[in-house]
Amino acid sequence: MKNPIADLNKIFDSRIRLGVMSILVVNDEIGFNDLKQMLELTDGNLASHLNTLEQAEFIKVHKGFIGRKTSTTYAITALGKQAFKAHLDALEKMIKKL
Amino acid sequence: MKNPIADLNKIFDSRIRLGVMSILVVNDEIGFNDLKQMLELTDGNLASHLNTLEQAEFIKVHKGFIGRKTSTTYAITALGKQAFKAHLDALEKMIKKL
DNA sequence: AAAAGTGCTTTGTTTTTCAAAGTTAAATAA
DNA sequence: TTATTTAACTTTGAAAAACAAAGCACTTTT
Repeated sequence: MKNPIADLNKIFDSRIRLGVMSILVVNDEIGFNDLKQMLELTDGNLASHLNTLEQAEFIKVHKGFIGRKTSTTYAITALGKQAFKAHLDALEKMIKKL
Repeated sequence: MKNPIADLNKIFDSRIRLGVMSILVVNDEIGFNDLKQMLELTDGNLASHLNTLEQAEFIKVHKGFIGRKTSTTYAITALGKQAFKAHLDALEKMIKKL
């Protein structure tokens, strides 16, 4: 039998990063605070997970303004979409034996 | 919006424990070594994850014999089946927006 | 002017992961 | 019968990851 977990992406082992991605898949752009509230996280915790996803180029950051107030938003990249989908496929394959 | 990761079970954040469960769902009984080979793990690593799953009462251990040689097998419990299913449902709900 | 919000970074602790080595007991090979 | 091997661990210790809390620069609200 083939190793069933080999195709899972390590980056998505984390529930938080999984949550971020699942939100970004359906929201073109989302703000730091919205994510923070949705996922019920502290600033530091969220920021570091976002950082990990950004390093992997699975998300991109957009720093803009609402009026003259800064507003940071996050969006999924093409690579991110692809990697997330691949991960979900791997998960599905793993459990479709059910 | 409701926190999409709240219903994910922390125990299944680990790819390895996820892998063990997915194997146990389709195999009534499986040996330590088989798991080790399927998941490509060291003894210690596998043993500790199995321990975590056992603590949670998601799997049960059966120590028996093949002839007079010890043989340890693992099986999923009813609770484990339920928890795993709930986790997968939560995952599915999270991403079914796709 | 003071308080509060945004989006971080930094710091430090706790938790988790993992490999490697040691262990006990039995099986098999020499 | 002695030596080696295999099974299934446990223990040890190091590295990585998760996380909360505090600090910070800047801005808006009161």
